[in-house]
Amino acid sequence: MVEDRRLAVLRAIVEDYVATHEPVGSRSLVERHSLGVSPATIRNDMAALEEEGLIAQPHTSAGRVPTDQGYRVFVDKLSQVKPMSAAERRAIGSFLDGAVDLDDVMQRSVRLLAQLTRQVALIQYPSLIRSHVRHIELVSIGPSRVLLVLIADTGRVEQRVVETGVAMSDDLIGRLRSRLLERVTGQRLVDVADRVSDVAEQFGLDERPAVATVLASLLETVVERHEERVMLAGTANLAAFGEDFTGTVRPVLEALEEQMVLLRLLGESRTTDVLSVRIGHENEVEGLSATSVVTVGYGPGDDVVAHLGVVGPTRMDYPGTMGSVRAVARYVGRILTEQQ
Amino acid sequence: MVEDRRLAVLRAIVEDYVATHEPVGSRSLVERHSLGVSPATIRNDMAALEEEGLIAQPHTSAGRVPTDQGYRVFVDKLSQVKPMSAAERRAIGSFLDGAVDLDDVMQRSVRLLAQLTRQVALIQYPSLIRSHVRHIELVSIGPSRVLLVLIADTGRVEQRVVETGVAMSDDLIGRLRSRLLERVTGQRLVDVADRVSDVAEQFGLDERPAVATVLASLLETVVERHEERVMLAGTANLAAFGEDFTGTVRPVLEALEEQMVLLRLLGESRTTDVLSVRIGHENEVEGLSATSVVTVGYGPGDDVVAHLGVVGPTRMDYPGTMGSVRAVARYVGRILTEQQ
DNA sequence: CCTTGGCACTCGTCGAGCGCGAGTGCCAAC
DNA sequence: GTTGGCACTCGCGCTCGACGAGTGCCAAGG
Repeated sequence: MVEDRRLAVLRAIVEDYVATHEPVGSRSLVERHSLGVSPATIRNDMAALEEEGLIAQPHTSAGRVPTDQGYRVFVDKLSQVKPMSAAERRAIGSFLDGAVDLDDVMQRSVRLLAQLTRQVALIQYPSLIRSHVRHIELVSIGPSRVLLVLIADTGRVEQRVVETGVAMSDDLIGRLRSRLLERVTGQRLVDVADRVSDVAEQFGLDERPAVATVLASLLETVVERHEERVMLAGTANLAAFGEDFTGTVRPVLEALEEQMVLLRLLGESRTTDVLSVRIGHENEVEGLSATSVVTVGYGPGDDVVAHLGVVGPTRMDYPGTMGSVRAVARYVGRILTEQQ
Repeated sequence: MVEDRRLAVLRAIVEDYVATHEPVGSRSLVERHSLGVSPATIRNDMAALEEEGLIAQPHTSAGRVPTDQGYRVFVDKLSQVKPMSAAERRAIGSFLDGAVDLDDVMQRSVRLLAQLTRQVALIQYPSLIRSHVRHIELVSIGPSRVLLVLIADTGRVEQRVVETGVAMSDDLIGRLRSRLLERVTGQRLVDVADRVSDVAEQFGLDERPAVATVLASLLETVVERHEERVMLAGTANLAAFGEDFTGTVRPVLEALEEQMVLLRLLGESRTTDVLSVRIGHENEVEGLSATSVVTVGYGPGDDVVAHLGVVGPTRMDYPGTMGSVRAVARYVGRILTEQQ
């Protein structure tokens, strides 16, 4: 089929361009790939592909370069995720198994991913909102100051100092503590608000203001900005593609400094193992229109508690990158399962 | 004095070069500064300055550029820290006063500093080792798991889950907790090791293994890698000097990804308000030989509990940068004082 | 209808050659 | 110690032309 060969040509163009970073011409294409036809035929195909908007020429009489759409077709129809070799998987495992706590797991994972892909890696901390309460603790640390500690089943620990305004007796703190424990232990964080909504009523009128303050802080801890944390690694790898999109590095760095942007990048998927690939302009984030973002959800079992991924140039090795992202996500998910 | 004029020439060269980023010649020098002598005289002075190694020419028949040594002399003898204007100080104050907790203070400060200087800013979290214990807490969160929480007077909170191996009764935890509180509250972190060294002996033989495990974890928390945290902002500003030292951005980014390197950069000074300026090759860190690092200690009152600073190109505005660094350090110190 | 070899054409890259001008060093005069 | 003059250096930017990779089109062949 003619149509089939055209797609084969597109695949060859993407592969060559990713490998060489140079526009690829019809001659070199037939030389490097066994397409079984002459350069002239390829040229016709190329003209058709250009017509369809899948490839473009930087300038007349130069080879062709894939467009964002071209990469899109490549990723969707022409490539498959490249699985890691056994050796690579062993390396990942042994590297991540040494982690001692959640911070350590996150840090090691994101660095590993940056190293594997030679791109900028992102990892989101397990989202509080999607995990369960393992323990909650109230500690008096002053006359009208209480330390609120929340431990999630993902190992994440959040703390917060609450200024209660009025003094709370140790007895009151103790009673509030056991009441909270009884109400929320094992519950999903997202349900905490409902579970504690009537707790204040169960205390004496004089105690309610202080109790309410603590509860408000608890809900804030669950919901607020602290809820989402993102860790970054491999920004040095940006320098490598500086040659390619000179002057574009700055907006990328700027975008990467904004937590909110990073969170948007990491996406919203609820299913593990389904990779999301956003290519070039598909990316809504300003300043990242020359980059592609590959992300995936991770978590214990099939639950998605957070996301991780990489940001790289649109001309990246998609199969390899996707393989690395998926492999790391699976390992992190496994570690979270074990810790549970 | 001839010697005086030479230094004036050096100052003028540094100022012009910092402003224009172009080698400065004798003619433009007399035009832009009122030195009261002719270009020829300046040329003689320049020859002398070059002899001394304070300036250099990129190539024959180009203007002069300050050397690292030249900047050194400029910083030491020819410039003074530029104080912030009243408006700037107000802006700093209002920007930092909105912070709700230590993380917030750190994040706001480092971003502010990056913005003020248009360089890469660093801030070290208040060092545990130099602060005092406000409170310590033990919380049972499972049969043989204890959560250890340490609150420093700087507002910093460290937590750690301890696997005790054997079960600890609530009673035992309570006794250990009060014993620890009594021993270390208000003490300097650095003295904690001494203060708790004999605590284990005060428990029954059967309780000692668990107690020892908890104590070991406590000491580890005080001493270990978690002790030092550094936050970074403004890496996007690196792109701006990419034009100047192309190809040098990568090693800089690499250096900035290493916590250990950052800590070394931030230095060891024990006195607040004394700015440290390391210029170009004075920097021992590999990859940062084209950058200058301006740091200062900060803390409540005159105590130094940590450091902050910036990394930028050697041709930076030293007086301005030093002013910004010092101003931010003072504000952060004040905030810490208030929180105490 | 698809494929192919041929061919004219486009256009970016590279290197050589050249003039300009900023800037220097030196020197003789003050 | 300072100054003006002057010859000299040398990087930068420009033009020009040769080169070559790559294209589009066309007519011939399967």
